[in-house]
Amino acid sequence: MFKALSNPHRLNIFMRLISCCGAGTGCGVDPEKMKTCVGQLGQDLGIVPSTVSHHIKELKQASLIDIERDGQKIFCRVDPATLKALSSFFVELHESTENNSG
Amino acid sequence: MFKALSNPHRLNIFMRLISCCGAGTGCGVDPEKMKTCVGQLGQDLGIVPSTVSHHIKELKQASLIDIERDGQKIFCRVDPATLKALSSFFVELHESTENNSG
DNA sequence: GGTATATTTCAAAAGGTGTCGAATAATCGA
DNA sequence: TCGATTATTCGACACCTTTTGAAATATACC
Repeated sequence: MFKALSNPHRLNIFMRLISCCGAGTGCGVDPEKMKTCVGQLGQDLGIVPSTVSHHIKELKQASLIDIERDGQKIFCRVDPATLKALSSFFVELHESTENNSG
Repeated sequence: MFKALSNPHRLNIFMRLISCCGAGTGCGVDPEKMKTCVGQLGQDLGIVPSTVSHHIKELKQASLIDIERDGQKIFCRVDPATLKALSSFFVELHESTENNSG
């Protein structure tokens, strides 16, 4: 997961997916604002579709996002379970050190 | 930060520092258990000191750890502020998606 | 079936990363 | 000061990543 988030473009994609649609909710939630996903992400980031596709695959392999086809387009969404796991992971790490210091 | 944690050895070092000593507390907290830090880490991980040194530097540059010399040895410790920031980051991300989904 | 749109796969170039060994620096004890 | 211990810097090499364009695949519409 950290490896997947270590790339600026991928982190950008991840953050964008979080702000444009809730976890577990497809990116097409608001068709007016964000119609495409892979294609639109590429335009926003200034990289060609093949590169976006590669990054999407990496994020998917890390379970950070899910993808789903709807017609010609591929819609991406944040994987809520993974985000929750990441949150818990750092919260527990933080709490475990709070107990020791001081 | 994610880049720093994306390497298995560095993540290992980070986790080890968290479990062997609290955030903000030097690794020498329990001298019986963990006397050295850079050297011992290298033995545990099966990599030579120069490689450990390289990883330590990366973690330090990412503000994930602090280092401090005590005599011949370099003691490492988790940076509590950064850990807290990471924790908050994911908690907020998680909460922001909770509001939208469902 | 044919064409247009959206995305993926593939091969290749460019640059970055992880690793080590040898050399160097810092510290301690005698 | 000398030698031992500990850690860092440097140079080199192998491997991995990022990126792209071209070709291939999937879908929609006619």
